[in-house]
Amino acid sequence: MATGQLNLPFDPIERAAETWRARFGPSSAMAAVTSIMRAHQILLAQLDTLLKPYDLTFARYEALVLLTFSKTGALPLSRIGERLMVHPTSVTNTVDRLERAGLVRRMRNPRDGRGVLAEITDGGREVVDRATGALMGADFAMTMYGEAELKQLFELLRTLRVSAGDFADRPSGERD
Amino acid sequence: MATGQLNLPFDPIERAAETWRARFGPSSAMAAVTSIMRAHQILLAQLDTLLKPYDLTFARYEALVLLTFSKTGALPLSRIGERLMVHPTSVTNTVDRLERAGLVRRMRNPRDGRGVLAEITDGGREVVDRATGALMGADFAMTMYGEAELKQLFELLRTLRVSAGDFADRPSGERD
DNA sequence: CTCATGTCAGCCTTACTGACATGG
DNA sequence: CCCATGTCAGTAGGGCTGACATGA
Repeated sequence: MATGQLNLPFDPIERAAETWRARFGPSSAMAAVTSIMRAHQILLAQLDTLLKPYDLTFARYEALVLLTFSKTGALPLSRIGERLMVHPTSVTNTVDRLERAGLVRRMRNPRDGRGVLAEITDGGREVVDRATGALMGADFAMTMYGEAELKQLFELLRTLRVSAGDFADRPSGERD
Repeated sequence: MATGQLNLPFDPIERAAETWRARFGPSSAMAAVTSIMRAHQILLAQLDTLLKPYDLTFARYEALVLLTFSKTGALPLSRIGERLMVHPTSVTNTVDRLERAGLVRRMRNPRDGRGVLAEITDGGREVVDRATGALMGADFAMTMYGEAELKQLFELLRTLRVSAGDFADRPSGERD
């Protein structure tokens, strides 16, 4: 991985933020955004490496897990896109690849002739179990964090997701 | 943007985490990772929308800003890749596009015949100034956060970047 | 000679637009 | 009829590998 292990003698984002502040003004937002971008890049690379032995990407893994979470092991593609927050054409693509790998199969939706169901196969269940073991063994590449920090990260980013309109926030009285 | 404004009646990541915990066990790491993935997706879409009028992507904008930060407005491609933490071939690609748009120009490195410098043009400086204005006006799509939260986010993600080997952490006595 | 720099071809993945067929 | 679902073609982006030419 070429973008890994840079070992610079300084934090490139911190340095950029310092220059930014001197030149343009407040830089906290810029530093936070850039950090999220880099964190994403790091995590995606590590997760995809963990999943490579199973011929899965993180996106395909997520779709597979979602199917195991449903009662019948099958969901309409529209619902998969909604839950995973991805574009319809991306769902088609993801399911195509999972189907070619024999991990899911397409079925007509008996309750809606327009719809297509993706159903996880026995092979798919087996692969997702092993892949989950690998990810959990590596703590999702988040071993450097304690439980409190993980929760803090989730809560902080939840604010962003709510603002983007991902879901309707419940009044705090209704949470937990 | 199809992945925006889902307006689900619940938090899809929270729901996945609950199911996950019941099925597999601890899910904080999974929830945090998924949140980072989604945050990245949201921010990238919003930033690219903000930058579209200038025919820039966030990656190209970052490269351009980096050049304005250097004394002479020029940097070796190797250095750009290092600071932006991107693959050499990605730097070639980014500079290609910026050059085609007339925002930078390639020059031989007078101090190293192997090297190539990317130098920002006057047009490039003008575009980056306007783009920066647009981004700052939108607070880098982070308007939902206060200063303290932005700093908290940066510090939390710094831990991840240090663990990934991005840079050598300084002892806390040397910081600030 | 080895090593560093950068480019190229080619590949994979995500995401999007627009058009389309099918069915509610 | 209008709308929803899904597919397809085509486009653009980033990122990667492997091979290569050039020069320190």
